[in-house]
Order: sequence, then C-alpha cells, then structure tokens
Amino acid sequence: MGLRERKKQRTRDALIDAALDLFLSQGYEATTIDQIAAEVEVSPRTFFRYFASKEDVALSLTADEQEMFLAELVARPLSEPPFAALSQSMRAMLGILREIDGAEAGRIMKAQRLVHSTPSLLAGAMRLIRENERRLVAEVARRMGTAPDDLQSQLVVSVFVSIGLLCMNGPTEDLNGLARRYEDLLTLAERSLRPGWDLPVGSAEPEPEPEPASASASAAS
Amino acid sequence: MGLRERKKQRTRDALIDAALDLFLSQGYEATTIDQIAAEVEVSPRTFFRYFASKEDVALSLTADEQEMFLAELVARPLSEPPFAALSQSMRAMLGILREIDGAEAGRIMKAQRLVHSTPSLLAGAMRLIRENERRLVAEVARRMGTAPDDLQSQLVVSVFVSIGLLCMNGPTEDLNGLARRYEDLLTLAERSLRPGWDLPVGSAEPEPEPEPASASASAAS
DNA sequence: TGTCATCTGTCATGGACTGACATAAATTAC
DNA sequence: GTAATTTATGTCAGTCCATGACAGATGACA
Repeated sequence: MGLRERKKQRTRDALIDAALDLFLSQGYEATTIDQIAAEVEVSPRTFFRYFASKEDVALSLTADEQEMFLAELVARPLSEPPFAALSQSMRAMLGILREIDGAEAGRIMKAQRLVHSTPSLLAGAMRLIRENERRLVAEVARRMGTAPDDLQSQLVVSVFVSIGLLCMNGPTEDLNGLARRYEDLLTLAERSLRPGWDLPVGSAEPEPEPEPASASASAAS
Repeated sequence: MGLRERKKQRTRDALIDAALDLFLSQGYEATTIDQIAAEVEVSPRTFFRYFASKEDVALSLTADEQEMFLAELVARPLSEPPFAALSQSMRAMLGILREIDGAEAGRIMKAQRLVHSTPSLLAGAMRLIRENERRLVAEVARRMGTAPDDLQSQLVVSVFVSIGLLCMNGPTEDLNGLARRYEDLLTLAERSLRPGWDLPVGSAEPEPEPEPASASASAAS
C-alpha cells in the first residue's frame, strides 16, 4: 500500500478519534466541524471529503459493524434456517467485536457509548439498520428461495431487526451486557414464534425445535 | 374560540398546505423555507414559530395520526389481548381516516404521497413511530400488568410496529391498498406466532385461536 | 526529473435554524 | 371607548452545516 493510502487512512482515523472525543466530552450538537478539523489540523472542507456529514463520522463505526454482519450472513451455510442464520451471524459478529483490541477497540467502545447517549445518533443508527434491512431481505429471500418482495422474508428480517433494536434500547453500555440481553430476547422470541415460522409455507421438513431445558446453554459463548 | 386562535389555526393550515404543494411539485429538498413563507405571505421567522423544522411541517399530519392511534389504543377494552388491541386500534384509525373529507382529507393524502415518495421523510416518519413506541410499550405493559421495561411487552409492541413499518415500505399510495396490505401482514403474523404469545407467561387462559379457514374474512372491512 | 493524478486549502455561497429586539395586533381591564 | 397587558409577527444579525469552484501542494510513476 502506498504512502498516499496510509496517509489518508491516518487522517480518517484521526478525524474519527477527534470527533468521538469531542462528542463525548462536549456533546454531539455542541461540537462543530471546525473544532474537529482544528483538532486534526485539517481544513473544515477536508472533513467533508472524508465524511458526508457530521452524523456520518459518528456512525461510521456502526456502519462498519453493519457490513460485518452482512458478511457473516452470506457466509452462513444455506442449510441453516433463515432466522437461525441471522441469529448466528449476530453472535459471530459480537464474538469478533469482543476479540478486537488496541486503538480500534477503544474507538468502538467510545462510539457505542456516544451513540447510546445521544438521541439523534440513536435515531440515526436505527436509520442505518433500516437501510440495510433491504439487503438483509434480499439475502434471506435468496436463502428461502422466494422473491425479494415476499412478505414472509420481510417479516422474518423485520422480527430479527426488531430484536436488534430492542437490544440497543436497553440501558446497557457494556458489550457483554449487550450479548446477554440479546440472548434473553432470542429466548423470548423462540417462546413466541411457532416452530418453522421462518420456513417457506410448503416446506416438508419443519424446523426442529430445540429442547427448552437447555435453551440458553450457549448464551455465555 | 377567540379571533387570535382562529387566525393562528388558519396560518398553520396555510403553511401546511403551501409546504405540501411545494414539496410535491418541486421536491422536498429543492423547496426552501423562504418559498413556503412567501407563499403564505409570512416572514420565514414566523414559519419556525409554527414548526420546529422543515421536516416537522411535512410530518405534522403523520404525527397527528400517531396521536389518533394512541387515543384509540387507550380506549380499547382491557379484556382484549394486547396484540389484538393494537391491531384493532390500527383498523379503527384507518377507518376514521377513510371517513374524513374536505380540505383535511386532501392534506392527508398529499402528505401520504409526499412522505412515501421522499426517502428522508420516510425515514423521518419511521423515527416518529419509533419515538412513540415508548408510549405504546407503557400502555401495553399497563394492559399486561407488567413493568414498562418488561421484555415481553416490548417485544409485542416491536412486532406490531414492524408490521406497520412493513406496510409503509410497500409500493401502495392508496389508503385501501394500505389497509389490504396490513390485513395480509396480520394474517401472516398470526400464522407465525404461537397462540397466546402476547399474554403474560403465567396466564391460565391462552388466547383462543380463530379457525384458520376464515382467517381473512374481515379483511375487506 | 518531469508529468500526471490526487489531495488539500481557500474562498464564496446557500440554506436551515436561533436569539434579540421592536412593532403591531388582539385581549383584557377600567 | 380607551388604556394597559399580553401575544404574535417582522426585521436583523449571526451560527452552523454543507457544497461548488479553483488554485496550489504532494505523492505516484515513467
């Protein structure tokens, strides 16, 4: 990789770091682009060459996580029922996040705290998730062998996304707490949904229901 | 009601009408506050005394509908299971909307078309709905006799809201088409959810399941 | 080294939104 | 009916976000 690329990456990271720090210390709306740019010793105009908006820099890590999640999903074996594939992808992503360390881990946790404590950013994060919902539906429909505008695949994704959003609504700011809350919600969802609800209607093989006794056995991971 | 109040109401309505017309003819982002204010022969500063933002005026009717829905919900008999109460409230609201006529009906349909055809406004509408979700959860929790931070009541509301959002995602711009789509989704949800899923776990009386044969009999209303 | 592509800073601009203050209008009191 | 009070509106100035245009600086590459 050339010097130019590395320099750009460093500027980008510096902008994210400066932005997160300022947002956390002064508040999101109280911080101006000029302050962020000054901190990195870059012109305000340059900021907008790296990020489309003030919100964009705050949510860039959230967007990255979305991409990670989608990548996990497409890598899941097709034999897995749709909802299980979604759940497992989420578990896998949380696992990866837990293993990250160094500067990137600090950024992620800062972003987590920031988004969670700023209403407009929380709304923005939900908007991001909603925007990705279309791609999730496409992938789920592919797995179910249905059209992308099929209501059932949309419902499956929608229920899954709802659970994810409920996780974010919770008071937790800790990654482990998030994972625990997520497993609680999955258990509740399992109790609420009919077995095989996420399989095509004519499907011969109904999704096998796990024994309820060991439902949350793998929660601690 | 005094002259002052009537004048204010007229100005407010005029601003909404001018805004909707301009948004629909020129596009939302291409329209400036100055244009709207000029149309009503009012200073731009006055616009912001009536609406907090450009988005606010576009979504004011959507916000009104949210209030209507919540009013319907609190008026539902407590004997109704939570999810049924939510569904019936939605049906009632759609019914009321269908009966409205005159200038108000025109406004509502314009707003419907506008929001549906403008991505950023669609996102805004979803944000509105999400913000009201907290109040819905409180009401549902009251009906279920659980705490407002109970996961189950949150899940019930979340599933319901998801169905509402899926309705909005559809290509329909017609009120009847919307209602039909809504009924389709409810049928699908019924097929996906366990009977009594929205009742407190220790509940002795499971929610009676309607015979599947006539599931969509009342769809046409 | 010289050419080229790309990144960056500077400048100018537009549009959303806000605070402060003065004016005009409606409400109320007398 | 007039005076005093309250409230809505207009004007003005200003901040901030965001974008286009252009020129200069810097790394890439022959």
